[in-house]
Amino acid sequence: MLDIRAIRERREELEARLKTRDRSIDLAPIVKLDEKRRRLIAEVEGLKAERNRGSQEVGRRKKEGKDASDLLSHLSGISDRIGELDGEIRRLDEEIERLLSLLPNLPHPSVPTGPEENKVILREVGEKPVPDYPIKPHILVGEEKGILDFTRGAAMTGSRFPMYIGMGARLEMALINFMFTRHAKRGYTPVLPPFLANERSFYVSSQLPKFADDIYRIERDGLYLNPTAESLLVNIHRDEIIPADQLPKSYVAYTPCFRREAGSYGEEERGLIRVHQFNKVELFKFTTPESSYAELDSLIADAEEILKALRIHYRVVLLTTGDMAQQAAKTVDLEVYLPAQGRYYEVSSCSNCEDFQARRGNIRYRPSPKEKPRFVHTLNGSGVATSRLMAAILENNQTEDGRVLIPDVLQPMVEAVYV
RNA sequence: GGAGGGGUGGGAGAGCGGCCGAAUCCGCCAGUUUGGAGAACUGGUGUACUCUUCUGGGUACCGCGGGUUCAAAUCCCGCCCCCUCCGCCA
Repeated sequence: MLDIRAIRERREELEARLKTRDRSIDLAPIVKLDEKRRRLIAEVEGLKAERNRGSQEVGRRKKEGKDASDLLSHLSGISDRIGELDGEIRRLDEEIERLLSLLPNLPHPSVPTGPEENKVILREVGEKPVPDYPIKPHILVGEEKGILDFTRGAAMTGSRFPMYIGMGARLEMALINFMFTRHAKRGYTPVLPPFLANERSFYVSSQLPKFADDIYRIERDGLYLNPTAESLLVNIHRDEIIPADQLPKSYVAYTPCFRREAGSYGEEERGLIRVHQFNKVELFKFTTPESSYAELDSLIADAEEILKALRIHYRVVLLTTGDMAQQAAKTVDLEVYLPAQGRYYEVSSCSNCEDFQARRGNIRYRPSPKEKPRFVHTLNGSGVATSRLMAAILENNQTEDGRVLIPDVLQPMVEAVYV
């Protein structure tokens, strides 16, 4: 959520920046409604002040046993008018809120503008595997070795609900545990949040109202299935004023993630690449505005650390204004290489949302005891998403004789060296 | 799911429909005192919106949303959450 005051005062500047994300954005209707709203507030508050004075006078007269009927009828009229104005203001509030809730965050100046193709590859880490023997797609390896079962998963639930079995299940659990523990040791407070949450929570994360089609809803109970732990973690400190000396606050969570993935998928996204349910370890930080970009760098480094420990080649990509999530001011993706498809796939998306979510969730801190509360900055990043990570291991670690080498840090956990 | 109890300012905790944005205590901030700290004393200490900006004024907020009334923390209705007991259950 953007600050309506900033829109009011620096409309042209903000509009120009927002247009780099979506050319159709027009702030004029919001500004107009805001002006009308403030005009009505001035009017109704004057009337309320008059009513308050009048009501006190009524009380005084009644105590003295005097007649107040003339005042009563006058005040009754005022109250009716107040009711009308309050109703009108409320409708304006709702409409302004609705329009604001659809606007994206202001992009950071360092973010390249334009469509996805303009993204900037910041660096590549590790060596891109160039095997001189054929690499089977992970989907094939997984089925041949009996560690991934897409058929039974589909029968049980539906397509793109993969089942991990045998060493597949052990390896997936090991990955989750490895990442979760690693981040916890690096200072992130470990969290296992609820996997369902209510509408307000998803509004704060800004999953709602704009992206309702992407998440599963449990109609009967008014709850939604978690699509990313970001949606849950941002709500930990909702409506709180965090003591400044507690910032930054860092959390790591494990959750399964459920996504409807409405729309079509390509042939190349079969297998574990795009699924309705996957596992993810998520990093989240609450910081001061001054430190949020330094914290973004360290969050990215923490996510990278996982890929380094697993010895997987990856690249670091700076997303463009047109490609970021609504709430993000700046996003950096980590992409792993899948040799069988000769393509990179995102396994982590690290964003600084600045005060966008904090404003929605009313999450603040007090810089010093004397100062007013300010909104915190929130950051999130996958650390990282498995399913895709699993696919990367199954393809990158294939040996010439058809085995899959388990990353050495995981070997003790699964009590095996090869799959 | 059933029965009962409860949600008030950072915390605890009062509050006959008008004198209640709300007593009191604790905490916190500033000052006095002290070699320093503590104690004690004095003063201050919510949030948001809005108008004016030099000072400041107005409005709203006592779980949430409605209603009654000139006027609601206080009365009525609905919902949510917490606690206790019963039932069910991993």
